[in-house]
Amino acid sequence: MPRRRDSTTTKQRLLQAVFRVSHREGFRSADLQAILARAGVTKGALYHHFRGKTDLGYEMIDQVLRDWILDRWLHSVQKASDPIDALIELARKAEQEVTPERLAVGCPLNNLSQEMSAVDEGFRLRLSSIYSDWRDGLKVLLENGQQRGTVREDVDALSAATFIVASWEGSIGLAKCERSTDVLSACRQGLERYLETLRPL
Amino acid sequence: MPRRRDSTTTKQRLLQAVFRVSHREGFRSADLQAILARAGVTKGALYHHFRGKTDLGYEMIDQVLRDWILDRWLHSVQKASDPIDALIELARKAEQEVTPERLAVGCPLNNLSQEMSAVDEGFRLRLSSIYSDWRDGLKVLLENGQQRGTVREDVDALSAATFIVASWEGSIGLAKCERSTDVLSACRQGLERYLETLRPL
DNA sequence: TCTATTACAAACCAACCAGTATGTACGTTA
DNA sequence: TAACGTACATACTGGTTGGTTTGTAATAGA
Repeated sequence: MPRRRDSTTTKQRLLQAVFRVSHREGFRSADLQAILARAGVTKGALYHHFRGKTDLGYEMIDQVLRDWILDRWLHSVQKASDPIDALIELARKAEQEVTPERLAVGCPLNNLSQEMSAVDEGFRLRLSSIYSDWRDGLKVLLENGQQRGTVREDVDALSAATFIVASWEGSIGLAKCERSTDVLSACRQGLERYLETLRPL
Repeated sequence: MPRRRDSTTTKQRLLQAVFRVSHREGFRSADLQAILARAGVTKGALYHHFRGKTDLGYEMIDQVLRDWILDRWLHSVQKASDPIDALIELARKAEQEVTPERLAVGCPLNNLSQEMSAVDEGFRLRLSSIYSDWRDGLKVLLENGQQRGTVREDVDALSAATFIVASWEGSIGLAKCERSTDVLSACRQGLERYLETLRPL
């Protein structure tokens, strides 16, 4: 039975709100008023639980964005026996499920990185940590494939993982600006072509 | 002989200033005071030549950013007989010439796209136009290669060009956040691996 | 049940910032 | 050289925004 005042859910509401608003508007342009309205709480509640807007952003990255990314783009393929098949399948599903809305707002990790990483070291370190874990997870995935014979032995797993992440994010970013599913499709095909080069002969 | 008051150079100074400041800070966070200080002019001069900050941003894209991108990443390879060799060479040079400073600020086109394209249609259209011209230029380059036999006949030139642009920007963006030349190097290797698949057998 | 502490609510504030209004010096032209 | 238009310079303003302060209701512990 939820209490009328529950600090846990209040914090969660605020974290979800700052995630959604800054996904659209960017973090610095995300108005506190809009975040509070979305969360359905007042400024007093925010400053009770967080030091300020920046602190709210930090915790959002660690507690919301991180899972949003890794659940979507890593955990869903992490137990696949053939990494290449799994990644191709993931990319196809992602392309099919994209809506005009999602296309226009892009990837929250990429958005935040481009906006904040040159301007606030706290943001950069937290975002970089997500990228690192993502890349590292893909690296392990590819290494498992190498052991099982589904990935070529002579490829550097971390290097390949890095390129996959980079081109993935670049694709979403380009499709966002061009607002075109054709661009997204072309990029997915390009990624597939690359992934095929990682298969054993 | 430069006149003491030269509207042309004043406009150019303002356009260069907003380009540089917003390259670091982002456009919306770029303080007009900082732009004016960098340009060495006052607010009166700005509002004499431009309707406002947004208008200044628009003209900057069309008159500064466009050339900055296309000169760097398209025109320098446009007359190559072997597009694949040329692109590989370009990527290697770009990697060698990168400084910590440049790494940290990233690509001005990518930065602006991620920041503005979901929030201001005027920006999005202008930025999208640059991407289109870039992609289209690479498409023509690849088609020329196909005619000369340096690029496979069965690849879709526009699709390949799109993936090249996307992964290029994604690489710079990822390296920016991770602040790592190793990431940049890994991405360049990945792009080379992809480009090699475009060669005839 | 009394009390202390947590969890908010709401009014307030100071700083910032794009944009404007007004004033002035320069330069061109007749 | 007089006069008029262009090219600025400077002081000001209105709105927005992150942050603070003060007050109050709910909850937990003794």
